[in-house]
Amino acid sequence: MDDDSNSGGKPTINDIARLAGVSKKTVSRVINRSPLLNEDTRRRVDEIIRTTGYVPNPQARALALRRNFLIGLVHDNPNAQMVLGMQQALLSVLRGTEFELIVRPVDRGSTSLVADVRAFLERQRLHGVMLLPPISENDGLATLCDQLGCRYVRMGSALLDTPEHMVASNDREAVRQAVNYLIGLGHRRIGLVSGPQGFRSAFERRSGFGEALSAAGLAFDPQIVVEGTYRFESGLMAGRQILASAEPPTAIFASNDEMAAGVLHAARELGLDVPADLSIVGFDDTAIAAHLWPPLTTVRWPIQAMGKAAAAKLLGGEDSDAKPALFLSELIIRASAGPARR
Amino acid sequence: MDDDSNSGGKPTINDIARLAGVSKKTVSRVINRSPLLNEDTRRRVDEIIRTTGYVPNPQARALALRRNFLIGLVHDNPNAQMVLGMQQALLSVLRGTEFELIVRPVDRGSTSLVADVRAFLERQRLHGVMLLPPISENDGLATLCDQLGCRYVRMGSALLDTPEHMVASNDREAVRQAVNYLIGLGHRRIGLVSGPQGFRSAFERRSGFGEALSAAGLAFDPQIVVEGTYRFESGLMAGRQILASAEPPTAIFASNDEMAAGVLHAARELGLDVPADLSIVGFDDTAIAAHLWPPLTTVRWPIQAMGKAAAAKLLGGEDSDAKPALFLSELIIRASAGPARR
DNA sequence: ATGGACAATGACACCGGTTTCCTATAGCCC
DNA sequence: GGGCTATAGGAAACCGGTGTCATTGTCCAT
Repeated sequence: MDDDSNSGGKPTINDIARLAGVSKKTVSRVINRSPLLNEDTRRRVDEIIRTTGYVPNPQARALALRRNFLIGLVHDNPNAQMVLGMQQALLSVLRGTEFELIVRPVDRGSTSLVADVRAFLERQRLHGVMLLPPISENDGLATLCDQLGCRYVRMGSALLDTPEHMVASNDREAVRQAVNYLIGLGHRRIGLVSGPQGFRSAFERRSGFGEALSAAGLAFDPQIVVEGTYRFESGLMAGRQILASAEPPTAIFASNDEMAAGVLHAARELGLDVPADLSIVGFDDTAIAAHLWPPLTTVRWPIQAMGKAAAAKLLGGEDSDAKPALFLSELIIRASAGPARR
Repeated sequence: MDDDSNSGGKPTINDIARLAGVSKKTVSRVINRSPLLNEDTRRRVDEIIRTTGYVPNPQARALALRRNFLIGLVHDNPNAQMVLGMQQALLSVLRGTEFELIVRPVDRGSTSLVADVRAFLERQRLHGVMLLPPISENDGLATLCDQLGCRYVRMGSALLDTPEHMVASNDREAVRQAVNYLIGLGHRRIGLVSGPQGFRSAFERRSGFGEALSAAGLAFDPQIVVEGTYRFESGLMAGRQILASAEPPTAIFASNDEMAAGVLHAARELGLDVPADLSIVGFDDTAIAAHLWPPLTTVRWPIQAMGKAAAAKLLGGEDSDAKPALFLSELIIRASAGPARR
């Protein structure tokens, strides 16, 4: 037995060096594909690495390099589909690199939100972190990342930071298009279920709604505009309220699918036929959208594209920073919106 | 300037030791709450740690301890709600510990599945890993974890491994109850949309269905049993097929919600009233269930409880292993199932 | 006084990589 | 043949923690 044969655990760089009869530095050179290395030596060491199944220890590497290969995803999940979609998109870029994804849900309601994230970042010393809406709208978190020298990308509904920190969907424009679609179908009186105050997405979508209306010379009637919470129940309540108004609309735009589903329920309760009596358009294209009856016409965030763009910013060199990062959502036309009744 | 003052980066244990005028080992003892330590010293060092905002480097710790504090979640996401629910449950246990969650989606269709997971585990040397269905049913992955000496827990629809590696829902029993509920409502002819061959969950749910029927003395008619893929479209097709049969059932059990939504669409196409003409029961209680019209009666996996149990197994000492880990799902009664038509 | 038990702390090696700096050899030119 | 340069590779320190063992001081029993 050699004195340092380490027969138990996984092989280390020392084992490889000993077996190959070279120094650990040479092994390190092989691993890192250093160019100044004899081809024979490289092959010999590579061979040993292969047969022993040696894999470098990322912790040791992180320590020596004074940086690690962890990307964080910090979110307060309001939308499982989106969170998972972003994870998927991120990972599709991370795959093949040495980066790993580490997930951190937080509670946006908590007063210790910033402190929580600070503790997380300080502890893990991440390479970079992705902030999902709605907490991406929190400027405190952005300054925190700046202070800590942690790369970050904020996902959002509008550009609320410098391009290198922002990947956004142009919600305002997307809603404008969606509402224009309704107007094109002949609707002249359109209701809105907006998102809750304080959410940038809610603001953008409301703005887009308003802009589309005024561009078409239609009135913005507060009677048929109700604020919801982005939850199903609030959509249900809002739908009831709007449809019970003196002069109910022929179409309703709901600021997310969950609320749109609620509006659909409200319509059902009243025995209305969708889309013959009432057209409904949602936002998000979550799983429920296609599975509702009728299938929901909605707006789809380009989650994959945005996630990949964000990943590029987090990993990338300086080039990626410059790229514009405002994505336009896509109107998914299904069956919940149709021509206006006369 | 001191020669090793390290004024730039974050403070290290050496900085603290120097500032406190003690050895790094003593600082280490303070950090790890070693009992054999003078109270005065502890306070002094603690004070310095607090004022400098020192946080130990987890990579260095992992290296020295020859173990790390990472829990992996390996999944092939068929159900965003479930994956995120499990993440949440896991993290609710991990929170407050020094463990972090690292997420790894894989492709169950890939021929390199096992190799992929192997590379992941070997590289990261995780403390433990959670396998979500359907890949949790892959015995190759379990043996892999065993070989690599990585703790693991498989989430599933039945106990298909030793208790210390298994957290399961008793799907068979849950479906039995769901079908009994339909029988109790007077249904005598009940259709089944099963999951795809090769999925343990599909097998268990089919078995529960069959058992409930035979216990009630009802016939299992292959005419109204169709295999689906767990996707919406397959539910739609299956629903059409079953409802077009010579003698259509008065109730259909679909092995997951997505397919139940498909069946609901099929019923709509035929102008059937649910639940008056046809009762439908699903499985999973995903987000869509409550948002369909009518809201779907379904079976809810106890995701939180299962996730926490799994986390306990992954972190825990020897005690937690012994605990039984077969959870029973809950029948969520909504409006999609009602009394049988005569 | 002396030896032993025990409490509090430090010195030093080590975990598994990387970096810095240095050496040895070969090839080349004059 | 001597001096210079380039190339290949090694020795040792280091990253920031932890384990092992030794050291010091105190108190008590003998």
